[in-house]
Amino acid sequence: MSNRSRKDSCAPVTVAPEAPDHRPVEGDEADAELAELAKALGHPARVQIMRLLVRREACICGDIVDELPLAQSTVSQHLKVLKEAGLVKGEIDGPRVCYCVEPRRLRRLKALVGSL
Amino acid sequence: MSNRSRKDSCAPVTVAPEAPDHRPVEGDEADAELAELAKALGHPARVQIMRLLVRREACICGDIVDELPLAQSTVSQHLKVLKEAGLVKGEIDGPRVCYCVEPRRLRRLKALVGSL
DNA sequence: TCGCCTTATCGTCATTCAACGATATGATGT
DNA sequence: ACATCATATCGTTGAATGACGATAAGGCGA
Repeated sequence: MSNRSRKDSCAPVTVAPEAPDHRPVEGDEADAELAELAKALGHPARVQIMRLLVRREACICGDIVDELPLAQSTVSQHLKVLKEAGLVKGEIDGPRVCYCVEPRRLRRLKALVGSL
Repeated sequence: MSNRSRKDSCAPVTVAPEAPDHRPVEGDEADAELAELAKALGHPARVQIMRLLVRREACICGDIVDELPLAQSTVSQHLKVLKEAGLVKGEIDGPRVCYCVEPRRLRRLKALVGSL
């Protein structure tokens, strides 16, 4: 029950191998997936958030709000978009929420972009 | 002056080395650039167009319209978006227009996504 | 020159997006 | 139980997007 929670749960420091993605990188399905992911990244604020989460090994939570020149509600909206795209995951950690990158999904994005 | 133009001008079959991009893949500038590129890709039709152009070694023009279930004007709009993002280039080839991928820019996109 | 073919642009409409402040929700510590 | 802090959601507004048909623009061949 330590109060310095945050971390532990999220953002594995030593990344597990995680089974490789066998889904195709071409075809209508893949096109739609790439479009969805790209759209989620298609805003500077969301790119910044992704970088923030990638940079800090541990997943920060609302510190994101402090880093961006946007209202808290706006940041929350952007986080929602990223979450819905599966690029980010939020774990409730006491009174706050700890966000971290979903490495699987990020790899998928890279694979799809790489297939172009 | 052969009439089977299309190709020749566009889409070099043997890709020139092209000087590598020295611009940073991080920072506000890069974030904005990634967001811009991602946004351009953020629609299934545009992903399809990109694939089409990548797949065919030569750059096709209005055949794109035939490949997509969209009105000609809509496809033209999507091409405009891709063109404005620099992902695609259009060369006038007689009465038609030959589109092809801008490899430099596509590489840039890959580099930016890869930096995440 | 005239008409044809190809592509871009215009005008319109419905939808989505981005931003904000205000407010609800939910967990903590007192 | 309460006040508090952190986050999500709501409601609104203006701007951007996506789609289409109609129309303009530009080059070619007859």
